[in-house]
Amino acid sequence: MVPSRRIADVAAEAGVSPTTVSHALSGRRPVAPATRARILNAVERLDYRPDRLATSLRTQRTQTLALIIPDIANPYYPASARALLDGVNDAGFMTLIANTDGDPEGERAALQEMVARRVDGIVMHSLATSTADLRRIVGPDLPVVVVGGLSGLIATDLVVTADSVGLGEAVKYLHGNGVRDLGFVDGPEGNGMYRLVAFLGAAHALGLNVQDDWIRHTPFTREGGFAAAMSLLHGDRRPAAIMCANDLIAIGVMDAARALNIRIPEDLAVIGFDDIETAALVTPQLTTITNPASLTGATCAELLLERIVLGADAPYVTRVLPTSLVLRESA
Amino acid sequence: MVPSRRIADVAAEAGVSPTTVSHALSGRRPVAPATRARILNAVERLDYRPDRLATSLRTQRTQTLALIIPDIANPYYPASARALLDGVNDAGFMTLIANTDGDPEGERAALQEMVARRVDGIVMHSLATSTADLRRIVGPDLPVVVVGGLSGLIATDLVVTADSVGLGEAVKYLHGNGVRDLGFVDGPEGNGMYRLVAFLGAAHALGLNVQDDWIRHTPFTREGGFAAAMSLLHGDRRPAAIMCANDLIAIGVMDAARALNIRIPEDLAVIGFDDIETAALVTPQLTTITNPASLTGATCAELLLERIVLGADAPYVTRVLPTSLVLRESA
DNA sequence: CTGAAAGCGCTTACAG
DNA sequence: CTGAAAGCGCTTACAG
Repeated sequence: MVPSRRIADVAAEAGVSPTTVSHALSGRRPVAPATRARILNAVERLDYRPDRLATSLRTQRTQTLALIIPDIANPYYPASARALLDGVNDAGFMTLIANTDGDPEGERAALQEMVARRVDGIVMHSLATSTADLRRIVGPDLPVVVVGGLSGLIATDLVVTADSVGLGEAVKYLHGNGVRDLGFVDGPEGNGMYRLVAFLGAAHALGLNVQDDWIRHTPFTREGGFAAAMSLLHGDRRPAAIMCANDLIAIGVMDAARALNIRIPEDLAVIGFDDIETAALVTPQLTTITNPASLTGATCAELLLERIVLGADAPYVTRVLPTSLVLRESA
Repeated sequence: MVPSRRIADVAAEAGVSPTTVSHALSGRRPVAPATRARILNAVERLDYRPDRLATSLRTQRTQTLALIIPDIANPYYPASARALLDGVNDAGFMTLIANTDGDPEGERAALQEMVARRVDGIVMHSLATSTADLRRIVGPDLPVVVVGGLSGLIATDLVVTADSVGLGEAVKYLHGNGVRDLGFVDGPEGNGMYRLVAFLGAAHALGLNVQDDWIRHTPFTREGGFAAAMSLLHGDRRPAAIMCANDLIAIGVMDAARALNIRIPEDLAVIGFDDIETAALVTPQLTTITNPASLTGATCAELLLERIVLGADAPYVTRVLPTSLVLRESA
């Protein structure tokens, strides 16, 4: 089989200059209909497809985006990723995905690599990098949408979920059920802790009792939730309800309760966060707070495409997405 | 802030030629220690990072891979994707992800786009493209690993799961439980149907009864499984067990059984395929067949990296991955 | 041990 | 309506 064709081959075949082939294909300059037809014909015959690498180097646009997330295997992210990919697909963008495991070094490395690859924009689910550090790495002009981060000055477009709304609803609901003693299993230390802070605010406002050792930090996994709850629930006094920074942790907490013969929700109420598909499928079904994954991805796509058009000088945009309590069986 | 630096800036700053900077950074030619130190220093001072686009155009290698899958939001794929990304990360590869929804046109478009972007290799979970068509699109030399496809002549490296082994175990297990009437809810028509075929072979070998209208095709989703089962189970005679082409479908089948007040497993046994995380969390817990997602991704990474080193002339490799029955509560 | 020059495959001022 | 030439930012023969 033939090697892949260059624009010069097409030009020769059609008896015109590369310049004219380029214009015929891009439509950026009028080309005589007859010439145009000859060119299209040659393109067809040679099965020519422009080398996007060369185009990118010349135009300084790669039509490539970066999605930097902690872990694609965490069920929250695929839904968000899918919506992002769909949202930018029509505009001709493809997306490079990097996993960081929420590690600051991993986030930094991913950002640097994406910059070196000259992506046109970045969506980052940031856990450990401040926007100041981020801008130091990527420079002032690269379009960036940060999801969920709020540390430091705003220097990017932002998509945040109103976690405190759903969390507040949940705390109020528990309070209404007579719960007074409340624990929280958060993600790993240094992950922003917005959910913990929002939880504490709501609990404090209602005068609820949150003992220091009822607050735990653990990886965002089922195993993490299990381990945290095993140790939390072994204390001499234990809370009547545990809220969790995500559903995976909450499912692990329920595992622990089962292992300790603690009934849910009678002896212990458990509330998650995210409302992943699994939440409705576990037993007891998990009461949780919706985190609109798909909407988040779609909103990122929108913001990024707008920013690419608008340029770096337009004011930063923040979009706040709703969360709310979904009552099921675990609380 | 300063614009991003070029190799010429570093050369000027260090008082050498771009040639020497390039060699100092790549190590492909010895550079005098003192010169080298000056260069590294200049790189540091200017925060220089080579433009990978230019490097790629020159070297004709992008250090970029393509992952083409039906749907990243389908819970089977993220685990596989993660293992792939991890497997190639150390070798300096990043990965572009494209979703096709199993659509032939989508698969074709994704392949073409990846070729135009000059990826160094492709992993494709193919449902609708023959390897002949695939080679026609990508050419004979591009490293490609196909997962799960076996249609037509082999013209790529292949990762297949031994579906028939797990499926055979499952059929034998049901047979041993006295089941004689058996149905199968497959994925959409034209998706290869390997699982259906393997199922039919095993059922036939044991003399089991599989009525034509107990075989259904439906999207690989919970909703698909629900719809298929609602219609299947409304027939005047229904099977004692339904096996499914994936867990999502099986969960939908269980939804339908619940909706129709059919007890699982007493009145209807249900067996899935994949063993996604959710399978162990639903009620009743889903008996299913493991599909080693992570191992698949890791194997793809291995094969692709090897192929990139070996070149197109080395013989194609096929790796067969194990599957097996996981007994839980639904059968 | 180091450098000048060509070239990867495009696009886009500039010119006619 | 069309083309010759420069240049995007690198790497790599070739030469000394």
